Amino acid sequence: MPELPEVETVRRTLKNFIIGKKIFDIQVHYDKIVEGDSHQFIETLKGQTIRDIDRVGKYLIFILDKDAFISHLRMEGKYNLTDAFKPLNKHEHVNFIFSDHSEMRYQDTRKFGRLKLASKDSYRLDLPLSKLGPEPWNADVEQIYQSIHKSRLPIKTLLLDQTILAGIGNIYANEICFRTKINPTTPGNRISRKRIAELVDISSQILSEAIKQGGTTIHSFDSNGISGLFQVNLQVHQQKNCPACQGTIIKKMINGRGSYYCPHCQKKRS
DNA sequence: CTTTCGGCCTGTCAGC
DNA sequence: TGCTGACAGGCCGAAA
Repeated sequence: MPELPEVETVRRTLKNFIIGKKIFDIQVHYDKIVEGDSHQFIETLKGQTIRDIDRVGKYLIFILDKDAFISHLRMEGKYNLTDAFKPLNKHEHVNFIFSDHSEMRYQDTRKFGRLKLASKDSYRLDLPLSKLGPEPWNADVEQIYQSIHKSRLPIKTLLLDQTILAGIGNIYANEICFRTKINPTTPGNRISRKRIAELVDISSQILSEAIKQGGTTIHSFDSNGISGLFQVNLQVHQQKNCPACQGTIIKKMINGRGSYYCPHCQKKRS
């Protein structure tokens, strides 16, 4: 699934194609993708024109004339842009039909993603966006330190906590720990202010570099029009040898998520 | 309160 | 070859 840089790439790509398009109709083929009443979702949005697309953390927000809707891609959600002649594939669950006969289809193999109506005026203040922490480049280090230093959870798990910092997913959490040479299992309460400052800084750097490159692709993700453009430079995630010391990279489950690190370069001491 | 765990879904891959 | 179980970029809610 997309993490912040991939969602940002989708946002930018989508904007080029659908701003100004009017929703003629919406077909929902798998009800649970839409939170709340899908009929109401359809009727509310029908006839409105897409004016903008915003992003907060890993959420996309489509802004229309009067309303907005939030989209979370979770693990495998993506948007396909197509014309009406192309038959629906089995994983395209929600089809936005525009008045110019082009279509934007929400595809999601695992059906984890969600669409939800939102208030155009207050979506940032409403759930679920209201509980997100800052994105790394907006973060106040002292505040992040306060959240992290009172927890005994592994730092890698804390990096995945969207209420502390928004936008980091499993891949980037691994990469951030590697770049800061922090062992991902280190409890939050054993990390100094200085190290937290480094973590926040490296997080900003890695995410913004990835945005520049157009996101990271591992297997199923591609955003229309620019698929295949990206070359990933993952240093530890799903890697075999450490690029720094050539030692073997360890894979270990940390709170249920696959975690990769170099035991030599990422010592417990920090 | 904090933390862990199972559920949500389908596909793929390793191992038997 | 076919089957089974583990795992995959995430999040939520129930239970501990």
